[in-house]
Amino acid sequence: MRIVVAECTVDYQGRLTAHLPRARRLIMVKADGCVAVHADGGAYKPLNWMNAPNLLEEGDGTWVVTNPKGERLVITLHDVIHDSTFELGIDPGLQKDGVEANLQQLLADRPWVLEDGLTLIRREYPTDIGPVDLLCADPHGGTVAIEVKRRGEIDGVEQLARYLERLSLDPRLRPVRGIFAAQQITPQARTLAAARGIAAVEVDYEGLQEVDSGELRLF
Amino acid sequence: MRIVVAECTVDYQGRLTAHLPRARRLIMVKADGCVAVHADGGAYKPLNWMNAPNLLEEGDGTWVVTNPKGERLVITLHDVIHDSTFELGIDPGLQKDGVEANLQQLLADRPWVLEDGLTLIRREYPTDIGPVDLLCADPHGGTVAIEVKRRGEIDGVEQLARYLERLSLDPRLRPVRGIFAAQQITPQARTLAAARGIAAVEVDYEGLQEVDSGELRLF
DNA sequence: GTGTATATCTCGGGG
DNA sequence: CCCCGAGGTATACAC
Repeated sequence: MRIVVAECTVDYQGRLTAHLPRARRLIMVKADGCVAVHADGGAYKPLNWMNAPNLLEEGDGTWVVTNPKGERLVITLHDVIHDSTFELGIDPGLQKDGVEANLQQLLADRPWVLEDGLTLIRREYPTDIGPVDLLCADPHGGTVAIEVKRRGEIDGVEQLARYLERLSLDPRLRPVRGIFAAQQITPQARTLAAARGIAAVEVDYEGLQEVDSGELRLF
Repeated sequence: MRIVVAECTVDYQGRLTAHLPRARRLIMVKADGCVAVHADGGAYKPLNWMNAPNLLEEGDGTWVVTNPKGERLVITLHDVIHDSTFELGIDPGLQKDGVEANLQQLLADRPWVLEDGLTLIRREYPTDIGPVDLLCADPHGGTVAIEVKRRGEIDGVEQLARYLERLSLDPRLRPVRGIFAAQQITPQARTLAAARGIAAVEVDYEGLQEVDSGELRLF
């Protein structure tokens, strides 16, 4: 990892055209070759960047970074205040918990918390426009497609509606209904779901985990 | 801007729970107080971060960053390799060209390039499920809703279809048609648009700009 | 502030 | 390789 602090001008041409007027900024060059230009505010996004794989050509006060997609980042260094390099090694990586995958797993294990009598057919049931989170059977011979979200918003309802449209074409599955399951559901998403004939169910992530551990204690 | 390179362990608890095992990383603290932890690969995203506004408490080998939303980032420093601070000042900011907003502006100024005789009613026309990019009148007393995208894909067509559904409920606007306008439109989006009775029009951004400057030259 | 749409989104998974 | 979907998405903008 190389860290340069410099008065610089930056031009990017690729997916769009962008220009950074002359100012003092931090330039990060990582081991995989990717380059990021940061201002002194806004944690997440660099002002300009170029992802790996790319080629960095370091000329006389000018760096030219190009990639195979034809994008081009030109950094003109007017005044270099700091320039240092560190060996960091490979990072062991981030361990996460509490994202959609966990919620989906919990509901796959006990779909009946969403509606009495549901049994899982499979997770990530494939359709020609993408996989349905959970496909279940109800006790009356019908099929229920379930879309799981952490936060339930309009686009999630649309996504489920698209799947239902496809699944209903399969005579082995008909009739097919939908359940939209999320930790929180916005009123707008609720309204759209109602208009599409889709049930909207808020689920309690913490509560589900407790049910899990509670049942385990019975053994 | 403060730059620290250190052997560290990081724990985040907030919207999810995440843990970074001990390793050598770069820690960036910006003037607005936000903190980012970077590994030596992947240009864009930090491994962990905390956005402003927040509070950084620097203890004995441990930094605790908290924010008003109840999120908490704890960085344990095992070995500090580098620690330096730079004054960068306020950045003049990024100048962009070629994003959706530009295209929308160009088409708002001359909607007739999409279809002969169209006149603008207004940009960002509000509905109860979100704003329509452009609402236009055609010469026959009808209304045309236009969704503008840089790259036209399926979800953009769905978005326009949703708006059309709502707009058609307003007797003052009927009949309402849709035009899906983008620099490039995928075959899938084109097919879906056709199925929904929506016209799909590819527009030439460069060409539109030239038309603009060309007409200005007439004065 | 809430809600919606955009992004040079990034990133990862599956065919 | 593209396509699709998730993200602690972040960010801008309108109401």
